[in-house]
Amino acid sequence: METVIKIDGKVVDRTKETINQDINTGEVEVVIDKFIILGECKELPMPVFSDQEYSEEIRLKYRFLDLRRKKIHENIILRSKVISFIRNEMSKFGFLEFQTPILTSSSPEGARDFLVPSRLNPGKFYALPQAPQQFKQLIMVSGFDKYFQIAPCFRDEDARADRSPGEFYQLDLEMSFVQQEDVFNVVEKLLVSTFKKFSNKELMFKEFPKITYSDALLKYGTDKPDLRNPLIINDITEIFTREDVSFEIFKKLVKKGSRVRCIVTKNTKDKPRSFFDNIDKWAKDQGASGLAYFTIEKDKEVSAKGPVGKFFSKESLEEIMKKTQGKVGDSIFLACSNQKELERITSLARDKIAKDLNLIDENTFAFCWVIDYPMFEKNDQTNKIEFSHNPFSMPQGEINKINFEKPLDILAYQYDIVCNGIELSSGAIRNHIPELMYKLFSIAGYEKKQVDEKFRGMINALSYGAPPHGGIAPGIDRIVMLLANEKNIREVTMFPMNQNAEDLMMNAPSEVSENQLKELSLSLKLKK
RNA sequence: GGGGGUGUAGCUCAGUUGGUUAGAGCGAUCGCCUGUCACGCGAUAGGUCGAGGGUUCGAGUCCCUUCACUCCCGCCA
Repeated sequence: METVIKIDGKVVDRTKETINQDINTGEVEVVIDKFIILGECKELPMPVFSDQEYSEEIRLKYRFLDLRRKKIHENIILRSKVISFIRNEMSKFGFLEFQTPILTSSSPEGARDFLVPSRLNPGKFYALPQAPQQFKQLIMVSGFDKYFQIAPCFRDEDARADRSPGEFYQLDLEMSFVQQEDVFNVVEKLLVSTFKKFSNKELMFKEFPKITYSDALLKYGTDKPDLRNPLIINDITEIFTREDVSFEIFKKLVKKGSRVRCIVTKNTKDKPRSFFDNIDKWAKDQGASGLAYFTIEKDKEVSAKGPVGKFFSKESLEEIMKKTQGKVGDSIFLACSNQKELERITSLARDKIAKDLNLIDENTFAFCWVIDYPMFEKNDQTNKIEFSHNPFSMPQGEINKINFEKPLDILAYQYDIVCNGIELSSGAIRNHIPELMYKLFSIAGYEKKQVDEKFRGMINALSYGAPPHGGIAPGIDRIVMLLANEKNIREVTMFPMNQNAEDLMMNAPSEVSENQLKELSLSLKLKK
């Protein structure tokens, strides 16, 4: 019954027998004089009072009914409160909130743009901002030294469970005359107070640990490590160059340039054979050649038990134990491959093994900073040097001492914040020196002329006395997702689109009339 | 663009080895009951088994194609 009615009557106490403690209004009742129907309800396509799961299709089509349901209703209220709180905190920190244009120019790099045709300028298009990146830098140049905005961002890329198609919100912020640490201080304070206020879960670290990008890839196999997971990856390639190790398959691969990395699990010598074999089988399902394993035991002297245990001498085992902090009773899972593939499989294995051993405390938030991203990276397919993140980031080191001959060694003041393995945001100290920018762009293969064409507004602004500045942009949707303990971003979004970027309720996107197209000087040329 | 999962009544689902007329709970409608609050009781309606094709004496079930939703890879500086 979802019909809306208006009742005239007297509220009276219930008789003692009819008091119901289970409901809020259980001690009173209304004696009805008259009632009228204000809004009639047809047969419901889905029940409103129920904890049952329903298909996304029906939920999205009737979102206004879905939103009446308790769980998601509360999620949306939480979202509102979190945003108010953040606004308030940012103001307290001395930041000013500014709006930036929604109709702007298409950016040449990064994600696909949403385009909006211009009626007054036939053949030309606006783009919806992927982020207010250039505007916030211009705000700094304009002399407002602390800016923030709960900013809508638009990217025409495919969806994921934690990534809305089309649009999402960032807490966009930027500060002048700052170094990386200053940005960290603001964001850490904000996140700690927000997460303490809106969640009962523990924060694993009061001060967020800082992990370098290269360390993260080695120890966790990814640049968004879940630090709730205590497992750590070690590189033990050198062990396989020893004479007293006879694991020939790995030794051959190592000779050809492969590396060996391993994960140590504590005190798992009594786990059944099936535990180990399942993980090996799982790794094969993931497209790896499997995970070799052995368990470290000790009778009179240290030895390795398991299918490949016999290949390791006592001395080599002691060396492995030293390198990995492994102890007697622990087990070791080994993978051998090229670096990229190793990072992929050890990262997945770290999650899988921790899950199987139940090592992850679901009641904690583990934040960390990932810092020292490389400025450039080599594209495997084209072999060309490209910007690895934001081309506007400031390279590290004294400017006249940077070795531009070895671009892959240049680090940037570029950082990410990660919580429980989810990337919340990335940010950077920006490059505010035009000459340096031209130099960096030239390494990535752009001539001065091209840079001027694409970023004229930006470069021009930086030529009239720009303060050093930097910032970051934490994802609002993902923060609320973590606080609401949801795995899907639609659970914290009021009117989300489906995976194909369609709004099933409003029927968007939709076709438009010939007249509208004509006014915009557009004609359609559909595939097939 | 690629891979996996799901698709049976308005909703959530069951449906055996391919075998008679496809079932249940909730919801809806009608009636009964009236101190109920997820009321109770009785009855009724409700199905292109996602769609199309094939195999078979016979297909919800097997095969092929396709569509929708979803998860993942690519993509997201």
